[in-house]
Amino acid sequence: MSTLSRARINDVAALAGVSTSTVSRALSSPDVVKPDTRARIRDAIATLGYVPDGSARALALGRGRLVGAIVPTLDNAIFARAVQGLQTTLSDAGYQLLISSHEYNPAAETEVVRALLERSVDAIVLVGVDHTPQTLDLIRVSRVALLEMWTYPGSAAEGAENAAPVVGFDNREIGRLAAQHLYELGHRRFGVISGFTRQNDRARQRVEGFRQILAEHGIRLPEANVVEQPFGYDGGRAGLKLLMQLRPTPTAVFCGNDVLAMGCLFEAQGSGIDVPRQLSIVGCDDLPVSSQITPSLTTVLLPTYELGVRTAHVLLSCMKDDAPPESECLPIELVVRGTSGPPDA
Amino acid sequence: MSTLSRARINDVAALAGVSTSTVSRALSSPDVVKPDTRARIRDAIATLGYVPDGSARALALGRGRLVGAIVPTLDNAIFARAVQGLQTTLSDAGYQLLISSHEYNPAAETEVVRALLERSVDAIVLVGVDHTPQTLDLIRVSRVALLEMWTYPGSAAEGAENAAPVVGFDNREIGRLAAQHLYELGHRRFGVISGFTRQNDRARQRVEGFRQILAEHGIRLPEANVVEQPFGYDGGRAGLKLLMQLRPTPTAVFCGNDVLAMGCLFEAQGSGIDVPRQLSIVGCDDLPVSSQITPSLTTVLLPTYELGVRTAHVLLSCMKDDAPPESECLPIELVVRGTSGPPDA
DNA sequence: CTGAAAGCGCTTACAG
DNA sequence: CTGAAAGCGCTTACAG
Repeated sequence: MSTLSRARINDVAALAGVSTSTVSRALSSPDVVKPDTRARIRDAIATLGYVPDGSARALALGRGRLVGAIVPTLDNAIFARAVQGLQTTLSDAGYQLLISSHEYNPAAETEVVRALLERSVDAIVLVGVDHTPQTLDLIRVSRVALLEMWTYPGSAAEGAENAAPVVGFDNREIGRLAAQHLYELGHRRFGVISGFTRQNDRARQRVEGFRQILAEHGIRLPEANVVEQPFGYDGGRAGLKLLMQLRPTPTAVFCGNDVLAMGCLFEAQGSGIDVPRQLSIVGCDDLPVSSQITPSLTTVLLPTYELGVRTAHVLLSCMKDDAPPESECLPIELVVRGTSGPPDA
Repeated sequence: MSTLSRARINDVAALAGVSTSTVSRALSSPDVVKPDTRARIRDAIATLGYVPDGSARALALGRGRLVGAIVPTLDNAIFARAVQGLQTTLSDAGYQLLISSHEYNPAAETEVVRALLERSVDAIVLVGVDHTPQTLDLIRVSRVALLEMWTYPGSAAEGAENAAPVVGFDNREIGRLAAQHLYELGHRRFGVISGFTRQNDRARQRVEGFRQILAEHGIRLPEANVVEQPFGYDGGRAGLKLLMQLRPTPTAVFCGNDVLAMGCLFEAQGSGIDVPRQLSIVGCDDLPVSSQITPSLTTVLLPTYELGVRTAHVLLSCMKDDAPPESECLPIELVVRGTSGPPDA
């Protein structure tokens, strides 16, 4: 307990009167070690407070039971929730999660990937499929498993050469659900507040899906009616201000996520626009707060915690069985609440 | 680029025509290597796509430039923000962050600490000072640096034997600020909605500080007026329901954090209680959404991102200079907004 | 069921 | 300024 430095495997071996090999085996495959030897080793470990050195173990084994995840930011409940799901599930399987963010900076992503590779992670999880060639090269060369979450290529895959498994949502369908709902309510003039679509396939596909349904109903969504704003309440507010300058003004707005949608709602409330009478708003995510505010937010529910859990499972089976990657598409659902209704006649 | 496995330091050495020692030196102390040797090595690294193996490095060096942080949950914006600050700052200094959560389960915390120690982290960051003896023993025995954040012992230290540096807030002062504000508005009947105080020194101290100021004004806060609820909007709602059954009913409620405060506000709105005319509410944290809702939330602003950044700095100086730990107390501030006002006369 | 030995990929005194 | 060698703490065939 009060040795000068932490105990090593040979200290345990000495105290238990066995070789280090046996201690190692007692730890990794207890069944091949005689019960009373095992007991002596157990006692020695307890009295010394021995904790194995993971670096040495990783070096000897060639893999570290480590997974690296890179999310755009943790400062968004949806990513935090997904990370939570990932972490809990990996942790239960004896893996640790190394977590980093790139704050929507593609160059930062490459650097973060390099940092993770230096830690000899067994796998890397990225958000979305939009990554720089440098990032993807780095991962390919190092031969660690790659998994992309939040996206699902769907039938019309964007890049067939992209071999990485994905676990995510049908982001186009999110836009479609929003558009269909608003169209059926009777809306004909639409606006969209999206996050930046550059380097963000999720945002792009949501807008695409929204536009697609409108087109099927013979409605064209002009470029000017789609505004891109930084993530945050202020982005949502600024987006609505811009849309309200259009003539004729939209009667319904689809927002790329709930934070933008709530910013949009707050701005409407602040400037005397009645929601949903004068303006309908549909978001995406279903944050816990979305159902609490007044009026409560109509949104597309995304099971983000479950996303983290499923991603972890796919990762684990990839790493264990060396099984072929199995992509997954998680179910999403439109939740109709107070911010959407028929347009003012 | 297309070798069967990733390049090692000896591959680089061979290609550059030097020894591995020189490659290693070129990486760690470039100034002692002749410029053209360095250039050849740089080229070799580039053509091979060499990424050093962190496990081997950590084993040879005895430390891994890894920091482990354990937060109660990531599913709370304040922890996510602090982690974000930690991660960004550590990353800039060449350290990686291993992140885990224990979901308010003390036994889980011990297991997570063990898992982190196995990864040979150089330091561990915990939230608060309430930890099981097992957790603290494990850390003490392994001789990694320990830092506790979110708490500041203040003049009346709880446990003088606790040698770990802390970076945090004066949680008693949070309660004092809330109480003084509400008292000055004219309130005399108070309620408190707190998270569970067991194993949570922050929650406990906030309530203590609140109670202390009331006592100084000759007001006793009965035990029944302090309700403990699980973290979340539903906890805040349930808390208000309980407080409203008291006779006489409180005219002002202090909530241990903004999520509880918003739940309390939503419940009040849902049951026709006019805030702030019939009920004043004060929260703690100042989440981004707190200033956006209507009425906006009176709260005690806690710089949580800054907390992560400062924690990282203290950690880095601890690890670099082996300097004596320097605890820090970050400034907090009452922000008066729409949910607090004079009581209905 | 157990031990001696080699090796994982790096770093760092120690010589030159 | 550079190289040969030992060592970091573990694991795992290979013998016994």
